[in-house]
Amino acid sequence: MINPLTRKLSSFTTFSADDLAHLNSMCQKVLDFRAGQDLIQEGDRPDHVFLLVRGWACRYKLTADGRRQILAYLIPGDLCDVHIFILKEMDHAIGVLNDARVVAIPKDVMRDVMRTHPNIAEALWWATLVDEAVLREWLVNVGQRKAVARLAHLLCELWLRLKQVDMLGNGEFCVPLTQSQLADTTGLTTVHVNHTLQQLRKQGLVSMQERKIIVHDIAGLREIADFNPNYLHLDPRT
Amino acid sequence: MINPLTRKLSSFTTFSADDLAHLNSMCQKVLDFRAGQDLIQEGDRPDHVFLLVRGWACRYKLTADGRRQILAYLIPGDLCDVHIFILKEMDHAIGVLNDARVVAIPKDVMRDVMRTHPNIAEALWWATLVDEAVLREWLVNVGQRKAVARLAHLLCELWLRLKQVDMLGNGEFCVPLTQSQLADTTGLTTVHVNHTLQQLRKQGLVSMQERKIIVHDIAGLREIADFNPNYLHLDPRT
DNA sequence: CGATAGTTTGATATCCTTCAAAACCTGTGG
DNA sequence: CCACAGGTTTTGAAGGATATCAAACTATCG
Repeated sequence: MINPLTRKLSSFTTFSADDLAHLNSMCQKVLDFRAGQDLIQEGDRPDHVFLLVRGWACRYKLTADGRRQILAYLIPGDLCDVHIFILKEMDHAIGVLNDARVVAIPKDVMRDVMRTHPNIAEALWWATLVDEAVLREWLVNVGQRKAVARLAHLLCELWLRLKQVDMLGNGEFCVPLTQSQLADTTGLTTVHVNHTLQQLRKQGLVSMQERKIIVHDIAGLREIADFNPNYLHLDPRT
Repeated sequence: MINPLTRKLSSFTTFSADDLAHLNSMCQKVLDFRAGQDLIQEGDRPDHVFLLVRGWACRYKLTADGRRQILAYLIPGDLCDVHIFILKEMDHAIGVLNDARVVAIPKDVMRDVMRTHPNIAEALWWATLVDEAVLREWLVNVGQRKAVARLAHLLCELWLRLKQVDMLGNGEFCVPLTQSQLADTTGLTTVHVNHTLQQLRKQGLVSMQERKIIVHDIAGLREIADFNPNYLHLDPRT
């Protein structure tokens, strides 16, 4: 089985055999987390970089009055804060959404690889810059779009990102997110997310099975979402 | 007069004489822009990195139906997309808000400095990571806070950032932004921004002179804004 | 089988938008 | 130096999108 980090970064560059060996050698220490646990909390100064191997996680922040904003989703192959040693202290938390497996890469190993393998270093920076681009699009989403478009846009993005790492079982697309997580992501309330999802269902764009959202008509979603995937900076090959 | 880039990056690290010389030598080609012009447009593949020396600029994105979301403000000392050569193509535009002066640094010079001066390279990455942290906080702001807190939060941030680069004329704090720009920043309408600013004025927190917002009570603003400056990753010395 | 978490429903409140027009400022050209 | 144009701020009224509160329903799991 291919290293999920390699699979992800390969959509940016082509690695040498030596690079590939190194990418594998980094993934020694495996850890398991249960749904709901935090990988990292605000204020932490972690000495490991986490690579998500199985399951989903999210970045989030809490406000003083107890509201939560989800800032990003992490799917297998995504790294948590490769460059935390530059910023010193976490300004947000990272929590695991369902039972998950991660690889912990010691900070020093990371630093070393960045120095000795410029190809890998650049690919890691690419991933960081794409994360930032996604964040920008989320701000547009929450700031400017109505509830229906907002949810549709999120689904389009997840669909493409999962596809990028081969996690789209023959077009079937299951989002393991609760409506309250979707609410915290889009800046809406649970109740309103529920209403809005029903609209999407009535239009035949999605349906739900076992509490999972199934996307039926990705083209239709794209249309109402005003979705332009350029911000994901995917390989045109794909 | 001190190089504004140096002043900004100095709040992350201390530079050697050689570093400082290099930072100065990068700033050769000066360009002037008029209010409203775009420095860079979506889809561009710029071959220069711009350093803002005078005036304000903003990153922004337009939606299909003509709405605009402002994604970040750039003030003197801020760089536009140091690492664009990694991402290849701009996924957003950068426009100048008032008459501004920039320094254009050729891509190759940038690349070179990154290779030969690891200290500067790391400082530039620091700036990029802080930009990302700001973006996260903006998402929290737009997603979770009510209009009053949202505007107050933005003002608190700008106040601190200007202070960091010594642009706070003895506590006087003039924001050269129109209400419609504030609206595009916060995801509100112009009308509602106007109402909200009046609330802040009634409470004596801010006032307006010549279309500029003057902050009177930064502590008061912080309180209603739920403002925690940790995300700016400022030097604790400051 | 009960406990717990997630989904759905309904009714009401409110925040914010939309549309429209007046007032105000600033710069420009006659 | 005044008049006018264009952008900005302000005001008002009305509607809509989303929030809030509360409770019923449903699925899952030990």
